[in-house]
Amino acid sequence: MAGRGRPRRFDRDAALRAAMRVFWEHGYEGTSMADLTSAMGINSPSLYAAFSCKEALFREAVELYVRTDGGAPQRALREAPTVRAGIDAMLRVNATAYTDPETPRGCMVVLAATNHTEANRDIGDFLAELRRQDLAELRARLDAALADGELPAGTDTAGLARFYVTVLHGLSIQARDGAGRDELLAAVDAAMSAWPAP
Amino acid sequence: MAGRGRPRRFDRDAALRAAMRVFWEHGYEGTSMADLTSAMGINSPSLYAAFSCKEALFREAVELYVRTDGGAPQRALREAPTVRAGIDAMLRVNATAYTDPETPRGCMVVLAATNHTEANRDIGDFLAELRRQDLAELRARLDAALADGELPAGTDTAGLARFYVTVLHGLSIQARDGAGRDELLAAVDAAMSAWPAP
DNA sequence: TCATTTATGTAGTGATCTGTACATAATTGG
DNA sequence: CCAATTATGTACAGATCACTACATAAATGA
Repeated sequence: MAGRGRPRRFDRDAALRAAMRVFWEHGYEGTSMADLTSAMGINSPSLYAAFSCKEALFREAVELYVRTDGGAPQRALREAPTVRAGIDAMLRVNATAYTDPETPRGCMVVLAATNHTEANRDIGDFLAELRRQDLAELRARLDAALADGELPAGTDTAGLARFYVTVLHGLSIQARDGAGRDELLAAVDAAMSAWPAP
Repeated sequence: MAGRGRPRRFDRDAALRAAMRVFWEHGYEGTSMADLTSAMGINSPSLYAAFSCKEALFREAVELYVRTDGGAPQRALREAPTVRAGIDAMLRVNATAYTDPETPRGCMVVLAATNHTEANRDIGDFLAELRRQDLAELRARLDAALADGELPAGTDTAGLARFYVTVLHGLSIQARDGAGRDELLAAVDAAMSAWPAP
């Protein structure tokens, strides 16, 4: 199936990682096809043959992102034994990952398409939907915890979920603005002290 | 001084307000000069004669914004009798203003240039500096309160300032993503419950 | 009245954007 | 060896970008 025809001269996965990195740093509209071909080390027709168009490449880059770097906070949330530990871990992983000097600062899903032309509304909606999933997962985890007695009866789980997703996404702006890791972790300490009293 | 020459046929202030609105909604790079001339009801040469260039128009629009809609949360912070009441009011004004159906959702300073090309780095830095001022004002207000005994001795004012600016900016993302006013106010309730115990 | 000054509308400029046509290179199947 | 297939590099197409040249309109000062 793969054999026929001239073989590809570049590593598709490596090229996709390079594209992810550029989109992560400069956003969808802040990145030109020339930026991409340069970063990926290939010419325009090779890019189009392998990834169809800019939008498809971006979507694939985002999928890679949430499967790797971007998914770490959500995985931390899921894997913790209690919802409190989960949210604490989610925020700390977020604060730590997005002040890593080896990667761009802040979350790609939060930052890569906050502003866009009308023509790229779909791209904005695509990332907004992923952010909405952050909220939905938090909400579901809190509701389950409430049912299990981990939270005081009558806790406003919707409000709490919106609060923690506000902090989660807000941290990306702070990281992009140059906040240090210790500062962000101090902000997480404060956020966790808002936890409802038992 | 104003007399000589053909008089301007449009209201400069009204045109600036229209430009502010478009930039607020679509961001700096998400707005084209064609979008602007259309919204302002003037032709391109009139725009350039009155506002020099796109960047100068944007900066003037942002100055108008912080003097009007965008400055309300900061004014609420300054005018409150205590720092706790100030931060509470700042967040509530923010949550209320940015879910007003008459205006774009979320803060222009937070959202209008989160992603940009290398060529527009200055625009990004310009808004980042305004966001840094939000943090600095919070920090100064908290430090003064600490000195006045409004806060427990040893309170981490830097961490607390970073936390509340994270919530402040994070609310804009939530508002842009369609969160309702009640939801944002519930998030503010949670944020205020993180206030250090006396 | 008439030169001077400023604003306006038309109709462009060159640069950059995303995406492609096309000739050629490199592989496989027969 | 040859046809079929796929990838590559050059070079460019068409649209849109920010911005402007230029002729003309509408005001003032002398």
